[in-house]
Amino acid sequence: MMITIRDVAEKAQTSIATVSRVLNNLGGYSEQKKIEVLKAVDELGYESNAIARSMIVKKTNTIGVVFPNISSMLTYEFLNGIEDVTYKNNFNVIVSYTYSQPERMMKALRMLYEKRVDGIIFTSDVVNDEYLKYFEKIDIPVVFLSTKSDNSSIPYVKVNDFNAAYDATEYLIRNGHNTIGMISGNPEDPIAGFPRLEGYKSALKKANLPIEENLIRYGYDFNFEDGKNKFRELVDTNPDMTAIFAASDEMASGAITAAHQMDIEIPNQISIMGFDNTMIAEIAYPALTTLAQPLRKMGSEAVKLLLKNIDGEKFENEVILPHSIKERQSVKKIN
Amino acid sequence: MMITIRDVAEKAQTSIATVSRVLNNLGGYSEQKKIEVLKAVDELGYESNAIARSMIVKKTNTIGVVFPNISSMLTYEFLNGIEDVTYKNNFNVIVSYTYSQPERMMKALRMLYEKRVDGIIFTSDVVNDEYLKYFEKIDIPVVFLSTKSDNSSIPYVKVNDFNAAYDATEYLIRNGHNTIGMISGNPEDPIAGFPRLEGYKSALKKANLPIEENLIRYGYDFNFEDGKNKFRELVDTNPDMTAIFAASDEMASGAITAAHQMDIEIPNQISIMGFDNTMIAEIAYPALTTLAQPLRKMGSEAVKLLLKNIDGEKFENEVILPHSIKERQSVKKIN
DNA sequence: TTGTAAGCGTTATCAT
DNA sequence: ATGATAACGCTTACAA
Repeated sequence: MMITIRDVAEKAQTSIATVSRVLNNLGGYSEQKKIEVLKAVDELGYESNAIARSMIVKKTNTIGVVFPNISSMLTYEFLNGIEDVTYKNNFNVIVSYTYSQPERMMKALRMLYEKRVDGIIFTSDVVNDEYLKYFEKIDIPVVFLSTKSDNSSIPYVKVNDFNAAYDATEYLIRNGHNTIGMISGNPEDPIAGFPRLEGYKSALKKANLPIEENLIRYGYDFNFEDGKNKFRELVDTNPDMTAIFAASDEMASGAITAAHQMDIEIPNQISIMGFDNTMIAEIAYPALTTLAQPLRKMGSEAVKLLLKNIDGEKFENEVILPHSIKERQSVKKIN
Repeated sequence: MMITIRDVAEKAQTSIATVSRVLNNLGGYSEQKKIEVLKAVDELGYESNAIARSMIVKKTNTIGVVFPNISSMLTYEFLNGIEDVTYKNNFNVIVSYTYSQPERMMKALRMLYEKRVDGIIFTSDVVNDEYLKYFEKIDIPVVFLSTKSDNSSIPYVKVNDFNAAYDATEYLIRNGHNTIGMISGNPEDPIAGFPRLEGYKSALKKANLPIEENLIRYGYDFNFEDGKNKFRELVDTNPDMTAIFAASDEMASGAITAAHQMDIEIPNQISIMGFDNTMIAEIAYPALTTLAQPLRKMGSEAVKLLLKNIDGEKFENEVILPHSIKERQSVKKIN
C-alpha cells in the first residue's frame, strides 16, 4: 500500500538507517550507497511521511493561524503575508476562523495543540485570560498579529493604532477641517477601537478643537453596514461637519455609499478618511484617502518572529510597523 | 515534559490500553475505572497527541486547500464556506497559495501529501496533466472547486459558467440593450474564461445580435486594473455600445472607476454587469448588478463532497450550484 | 474488565 | 560506512 523507508531499503539492498541518512543528507555513507538509495527512491516514487517524522523530531513544520470575523480583506492580506514566508520555510499553515466566539476559539486552539503545531499566530482579536492561560499551559510559541495583551509578554506585531489615528485626524485638520466626525469601531476593542478613538481625540485636543461626543459614533463590527448607518446619524445631527474619520475602509466605504444615497457630494460637502488601505479603498468612488497599514508585511513579520521563536533564536517582543497616509480622492483640501 | 497517556495510566493506576479505551469511548471498562481515568486526565491536563494517533489510524483529520492567485474576495468566501464545515466535522484545513505557478503548486501538493492530509480541495485553477498524475499517484480524495478537468473523473463543484454568462447577457438584452461589450478574462482559462465568453456569444446569437470581435476585450487576471483598461478601449472604439458584461466583479468595478474618470455616467450612458457577487459589488458606486455565484456554499459543498469521499461513502461526481442575478444599480432598463 | 504487546514510519543511538 | 534496534505516543489485537 503505502511505500515506506523499508521498501526503499529493501530495494536498495541496505538498511533503513542508511536510507534515512541519505534522505536527510547526514553523511556517513558511500557515494555508491547514495546512488543506489536515490535510485530506489525514484523508482518506487517514495515520499517520506511527515507524520512519522514529527513523532521523533517533535516538530511538525506547521503553524496555526486563528482569525476572528474581521474584514475579508484584512484576513486575505494577512494570510497572504503569512503564507509567503511559511512557504519559503517549508512550513504549512492551518487556518481557523473563530468569529470572536471564545468557545470556538478554545476549540480551535485545542485542535491546533492536538496536532502539535510548532507555533500559533493569533490575529486581531481581543485576548482574554482563558486564552493566555491555555497558551501558557501548552507552551507553544505564539505571536499576536494586530493585537496584544497587557497581561502577557507574548510578542506582537502591529502598527501603533493610536499614532495612526492621530496622524489620520491631524491630516484632516492640516487640510483645513475643524469639525471632524468619527465613525469608530467598538470602543471596547483594545486595538482597533479604543486606541484609534483616542488618537482621534488627541489630535483634536492638540489642535485646540473641541471633542464633542455627538461627533462620534460607534459601530460594532467595523463593517460596511455600520459605516452606512453611522454616517447618516452623523450627518443628521452635525450640519457643520466637513470631514469624517472612519476606523476602517469598510466603514468608510459604507459612509460613501450612504452619502451617495443622500445626495451628499464626497469630498466637496464632506470628506472621508478611511483606515487600512485594503483594495476596497481603491474600488470606492471617490477612491478613499486612507491611513495605510502594511498588512501583508504585518503578516510576514509575524511569521518571521514566530519562526525565530520556534528555532530558539532571539526575537523581539514587539514590532511596530510604520503606517502612512495614502492620498486619493475622498478628502478635500480646503486651505 | 509532555504529558502522555502513560502518565495518565500511572496516575489512574491502570494500563494505557484502558486509558485509551475510556478516552475513545470504546467501552469495556468499569465505571469506576472510567472515573479514575478521567480524574487523572483532568488533574494532569492531558491532551492527546493527534500525530501519534494519526500514525495508527492512518487519518489526520486535516484537508489541504490550494488557491491560485484569484480575487481576494473569492478566496475569502470559499475559505469561509470550507472552514465552516470542516470545523463542524473536527477537521483542520491547511491552505496554500500557488499563484498559478506549477512548481509552486507541485511543491504545495507534495507538502500536503507528506503531511498525509485526508483530502485536497483544488480551487479555481487550470488542471494540468502533471497535477492529475500526482493525484493519481498519491491516491488521496480530491475535489475541484470552481474548476474541472475533462481528462479526469475527479468530482467538482461549480456553477455552470456558460449558462451563467448566457443569463447575464440575456438579462442585458431583455432590458433593452443590443450593443453589448464584454470584458472577458483570459479566454484560455477553461472555467472563468472560455465558457463565460461563449455564454455571452450564445446569448447574442440567440437574440440575433451580431457578435463583433471589437466588442470583446480580454483581461488576463480578472482584476480591477484589467477592468479599467479594457473599459477605456471598449468605449473608445464602440460609440454605440450601451452595456458591458464583465467576467468578474473586480473587472466590473474597474470599469466603473474608469467611467468616472472619463465622465461617463453609469448606468445612464453605459450599463455594467458584473460576475460573482462578492462584497465589491456592494461597495462599487453605483452598486453592481451582477451574476451571483453562491460562493460560500460552493466552498461548503466541496468539503461535504470531499468528506463523503474520505469516509468511503457514495458521492456525486459533479455538483452544479444554481446561479442568480442580483439586481442593483449598474444596469439601466431602457425598455 | 483489564493488561501486555505489537505495531505505525520515521530518526537516532549504539555497536560493529 | 553500515546495520540493529530502541524510541516517539498512540491504537488495537490478543491474552488473561
